[in-house]
Amino acid sequence: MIRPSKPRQTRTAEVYERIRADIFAARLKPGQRLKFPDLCATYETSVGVAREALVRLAADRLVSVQAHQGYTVAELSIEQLTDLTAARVELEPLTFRKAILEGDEHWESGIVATHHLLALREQASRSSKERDASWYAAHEDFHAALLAGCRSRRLREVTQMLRAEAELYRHWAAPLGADVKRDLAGEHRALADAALARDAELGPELLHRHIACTTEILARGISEGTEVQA
Amino acid sequence: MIRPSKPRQTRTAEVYERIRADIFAARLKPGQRLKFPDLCATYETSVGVAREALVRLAADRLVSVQAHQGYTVAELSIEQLTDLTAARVELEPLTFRKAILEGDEHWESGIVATHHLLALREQASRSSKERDASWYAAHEDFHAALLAGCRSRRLREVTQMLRAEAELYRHWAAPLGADVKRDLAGEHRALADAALARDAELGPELLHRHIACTTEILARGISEGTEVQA
DNA sequence: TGTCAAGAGAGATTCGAAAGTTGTCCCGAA
DNA sequence: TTCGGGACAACTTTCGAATCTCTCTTGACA
Repeated sequence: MIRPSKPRQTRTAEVYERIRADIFAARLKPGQRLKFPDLCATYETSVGVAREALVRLAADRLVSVQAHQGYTVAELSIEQLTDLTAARVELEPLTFRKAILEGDEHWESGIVATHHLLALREQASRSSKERDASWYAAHEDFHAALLAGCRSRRLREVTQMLRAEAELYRHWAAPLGADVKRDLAGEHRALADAALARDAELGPELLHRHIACTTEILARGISEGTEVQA
Repeated sequence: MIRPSKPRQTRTAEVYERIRADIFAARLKPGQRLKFPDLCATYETSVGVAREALVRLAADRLVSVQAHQGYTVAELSIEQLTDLTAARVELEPLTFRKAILEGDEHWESGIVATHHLLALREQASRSSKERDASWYAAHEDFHAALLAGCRSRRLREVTQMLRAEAELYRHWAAPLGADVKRDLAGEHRALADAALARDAELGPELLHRHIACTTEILARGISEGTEVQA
């Protein structure tokens, strides 16, 4: 081992991951311009690499691009959230339903495991304002585990891609939204129970409501607190 | 107007379009390696531009990439086709159903128009072996028109993305598949009729069968004629 | 005062070569 | 003959400067 660097992945992949993480962690704000001089300085890389990373992020719809005018972090808007939700309330329950029908024991164990972790995080943070990075991670892992049983890789990927996009809204709107009396922990438990009980009717239905309800709260949060911009 | 070139879009976009077209037109074959020296010569561009185009195509899953080993045109396999179909038979009827419920008059007129063109092409080419580029274009336009009524942009885009991927299989397997006695023109007419009749039950059901049937024929074609490789 | 054109500056895009990585082929030893 | 090591060659990845486009400002003219 003469080489101290990791030749496994490329520099582009690393920068892609870092920018992506920075977007989710709100270190890069919605609508913010991503100028190459800045990016190169921040991530210690060259224009070409930064460019390629942004192209990939644009494919994920996490950044938007306009020819000759550069890249910006994706804007948040109620229209976009509504459109995104319209797609998710159809797709995600559908994928979940297939997971319930097709999932194996390994899938079940994944649900049990991730739900356990999520439950712990939920006890730690009573209100949405107390949620930290570990809660978000556990939440995503749990939802990913629910869908993991679906055999069609593409269906999973497409569904996950839309989830990731929605994640942005969750991060930005959660601290704003009025904390309605919602039993989020209960909803998650119900989802896990339905999955383990292989209830292909109830599970998707619960997930549909779960998504729609979350969206409604987020939308309210966004329209109330438009001071999202820094 | 001093400039003879078109500064509207970037060179990357142009190369992306050309490579994409070449893949669909079978000038680039499944599994074929895409080496930068060759690409630069063929498309008269630099490495950076070619690279960026390939990154975008990889996001579309039209080419696959492995770090430090370059890019290749997406491989065709029955497993992939099966997975793709599993996703499409769920997604496409779903989007179609929403289109039927939400589509306006403009949507209807698009269906009538594209179906007319497709019908003309179908008269011209009796068997699948006679289909030319214009048939494929008309076929895609018609199916796109069916889905265009769905209000959720994302649902449309995701569905279209999977369609585009499946398109590759259609191009490669169609000349191979035994031409079973299938009334393709009739199926298309039935789809158009169901859409115009706003039958939200029949339409999606027909589309489901349409996709499943096509896949079955394609799969047979691929497994029979494995001499696809040049 | 309002409109329009030219110029300057900021920044996006493109290029071609340098640097790094992978796979291959050849040679020697067991 | 087979296996392991090492150098070569081809290619991918990365870089930073050169080129080009857009936007904003300035100033002239109606």
